[in-house]
Amino acid sequence: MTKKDSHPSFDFIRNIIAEDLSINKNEGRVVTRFPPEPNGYLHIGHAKSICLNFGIAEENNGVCHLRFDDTNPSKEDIEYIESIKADVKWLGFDWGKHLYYASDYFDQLYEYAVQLIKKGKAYVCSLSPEKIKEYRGTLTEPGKDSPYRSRPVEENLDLFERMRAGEFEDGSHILRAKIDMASPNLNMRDPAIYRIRRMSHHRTGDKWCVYPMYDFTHCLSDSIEGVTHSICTLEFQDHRPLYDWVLDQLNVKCHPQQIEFARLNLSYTLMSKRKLAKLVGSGAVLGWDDPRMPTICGLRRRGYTPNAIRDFCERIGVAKRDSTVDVALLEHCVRQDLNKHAPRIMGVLRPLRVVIENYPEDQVESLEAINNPEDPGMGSRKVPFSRVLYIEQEDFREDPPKKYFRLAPGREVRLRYAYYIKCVDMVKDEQTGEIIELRCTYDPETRGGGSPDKRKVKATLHWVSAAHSLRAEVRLYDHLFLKANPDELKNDDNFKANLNPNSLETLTSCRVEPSLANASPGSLYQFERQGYFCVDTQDSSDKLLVFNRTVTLRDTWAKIQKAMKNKPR
RNA sequence: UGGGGUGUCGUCAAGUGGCAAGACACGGGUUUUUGGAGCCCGCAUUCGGAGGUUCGAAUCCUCCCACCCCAGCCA
Repeated sequence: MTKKDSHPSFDFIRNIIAEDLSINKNEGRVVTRFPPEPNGYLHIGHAKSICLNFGIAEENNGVCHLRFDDTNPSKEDIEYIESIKADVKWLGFDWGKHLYYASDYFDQLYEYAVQLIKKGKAYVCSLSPEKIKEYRGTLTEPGKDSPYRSRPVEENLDLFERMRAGEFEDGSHILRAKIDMASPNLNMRDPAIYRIRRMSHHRTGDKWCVYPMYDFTHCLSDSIEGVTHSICTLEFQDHRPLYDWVLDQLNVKCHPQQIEFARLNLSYTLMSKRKLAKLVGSGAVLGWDDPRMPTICGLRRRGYTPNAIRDFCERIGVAKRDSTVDVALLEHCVRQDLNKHAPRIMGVLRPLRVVIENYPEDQVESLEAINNPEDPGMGSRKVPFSRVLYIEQEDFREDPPKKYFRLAPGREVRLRYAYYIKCVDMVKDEQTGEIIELRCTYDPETRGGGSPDKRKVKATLHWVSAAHSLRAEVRLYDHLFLKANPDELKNDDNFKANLNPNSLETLTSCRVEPSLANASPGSLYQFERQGYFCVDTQDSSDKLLVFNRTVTLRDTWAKIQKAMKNKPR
């Protein structure tokens, strides 16, 4: 395959669907669904599933439903429903009129359960939870039949009705499918399908005190909605026989096909809702939308774009093998998007004062700067230049190492869009010896950054005019964890030991060019030579601009330094 | 020592009996008023291992090994 005609090859799920279409299965319809439980925030792993399900529907003129799998009122909340809808929308997907809730099917589901009982395929079991567990057997030993397994149909019907009526305490009875207590697949050992939970539901209120279990609900919800391909993650493979069993017993007209794929893992972070909740709960991060979190809201606040995330989800592919994608790929995707779309500005993170000795005290020039060299259509802006400037501390070395191209005593560099300057002296703090100011001269002939004599300089620095610049706070983020696999030490809570203590660095005396005065929350910029930053949506205000660093620019100099460190000389 | 899955470059991932795509990462070069971006080049004689079938095997067969998931009245 040549580079030109290369295209992402179909994944195994798309292959299955293409095959189904070719034999006119489901009369050519493709209906998928994204079925979150509203018990937490969506993360990038969910984005993979969203892109897959909505993507497949789009590609095949089908539809993708958004269905909340809200069968467990003890864990769910309306708050999550709103955040999930917002995140799916933000990613750029549209479920149209296909917004559903499993709880809307509770009446039908109840009727289906009654049918199952009537067919002798379900029974009310009155064993205690402990006993049920004991009767289930183990991985290597078969289970034992519950003594209630042979309860007459009439009695089951009566009991189930009374469960529904609220006559029994939680846990005293349960409705079970009658399948096979000796099955090597534990899911088939008479799984629970309805439990008593005397608790009000965020959508159905107090109408019910029995709630259906996932295995019973999910397949029937898919069937009710006419889903053709029910795509889920690998851990449900063992549930597929049960998914099919329920639909077969009930003789439904629509029997969707369950297909499983591997969930996403990303290096240097975690994807488990439970563990993410612990990070939030323990204060390791500031919230679900902390820019270090792999949640959709965290990534959004960090400055990631829907395009970047969708591109990422396309590139990682879909397969059945457990894998961990390098977070560098995600970073690559956002850089690529932002390179094309983010306006450039100059901002100095760690200011070093520079006085241009031969520049007139009261003069201010307005210099033209290009907004995005990748896109001339984005135009240009004016940046003020004056006698006193700030440059980046990193951009000056009193004693420059080999391959260091930036400013040093006696050295000449270019100030972007401005002039060539040469360092003639430096001022040190008498106590600490720290360099607190540079004295430079400029060459008036080099206005705009080019010299008539074509002489070269090896570096171009970003800068701001001290008097005109705005103070800003900038938050620098790094990987949340030190280890590519934070779960390395399996013993559960120890993932916290791998937290990166420096995942957040807050800089409070940054200076940015005045054009940012009215930057709106959420807007994205490239700080030239630094990286991509976005105006924080929570903390930025008229009084103080606050920026989050989305991702750094690729940094060749950092690599050179690292290489020199690793093998000196 | 039950059942269900999976093993192709550092990381993802195509490949379905005809002689190992692509991406990220990495290394080098070119270009450059961002050490950015772009462009070019390099990067698996070999597909978990061992046998076998075949003119020919990552693809078929046999055995073995490793890893993941399952014993919630969670999803």
